[in-house]
Amino acid sequence: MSNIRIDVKSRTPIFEQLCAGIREEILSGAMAPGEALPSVRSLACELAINPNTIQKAYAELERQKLISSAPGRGSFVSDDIRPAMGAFEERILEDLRAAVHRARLCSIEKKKLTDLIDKEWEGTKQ
Amino acid sequence: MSNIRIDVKSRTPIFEQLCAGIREEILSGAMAPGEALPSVRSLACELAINPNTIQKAYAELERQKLISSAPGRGSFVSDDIRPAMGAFEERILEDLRAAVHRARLCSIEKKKLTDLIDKEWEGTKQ
DNA sequence: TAACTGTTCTAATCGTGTTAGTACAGATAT
DNA sequence: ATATCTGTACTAACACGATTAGAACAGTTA
Repeated sequence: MSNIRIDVKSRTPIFEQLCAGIREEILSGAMAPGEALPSVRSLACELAINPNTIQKAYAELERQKLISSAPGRGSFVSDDIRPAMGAFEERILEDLRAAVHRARLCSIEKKKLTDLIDKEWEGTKQ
Repeated sequence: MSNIRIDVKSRTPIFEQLCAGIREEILSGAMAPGEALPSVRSLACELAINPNTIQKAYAELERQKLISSAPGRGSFVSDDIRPAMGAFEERILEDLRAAVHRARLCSIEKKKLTDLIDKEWEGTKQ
């Protein structure tokens, strides 16, 4: 959980970096369903970021049904993250759409795209 | 050239939308190498945007070697756009990398990725 | 009760994209 | 030469959103 890297100088807002980082932890299984997230205040202290920014990220993750929060209890990874998974696959489709669109502009062959995926896939095998 | 759509309410800056639009015109061949771009002032008038914003976009495109500008003469599509092409292919690779990375998080099969590319490719055939 | 939790709110600050206006220098047609 | 176009540079002001700061409220738990 605490291996999330925040770049305060980045153009992407801190709360979005937080969302992406935590989302990755959850989807990758590094955080199990039901597991407790650090409290808003403690994570804010750990990352040297304002609690409001953490709160904003948590609220967004809750909207995406990746976590659930309750006053007094804390925030926890959702028991069922499949709905969030589905939305995430949509993001992947958008990535591929963008790549195909750009490839058409450069008149790149389709085979080159699938070859690149092959190569990237092998290169990231654990 | 003038079929570039600018969304002033978008989160992405206007000058980036301009860059993307003009880049697309050039890479797709809609604008030929050597062809003149509209002047900073005329395009600003046509799109109802401040000339400084157009200038910022042109400066960025020149940095990417997609166009070249000279005071008094105007701005023109570069004679040789292959260097810019190369950089653009890098962007495609990044898109695919992101997709592969996200797919791994969801434990999506590689075949599903290539299938999606197949489908998207067919769907965008002119 | 005390100490934790999330949540909400306002005000101030800061960065950056955008606008507005002006000015300068090079090119070109008249 | 003059007029008019071109790109370029600069400052000041404005707008918007992200972030911070601080306070307050409500629910949970030991």
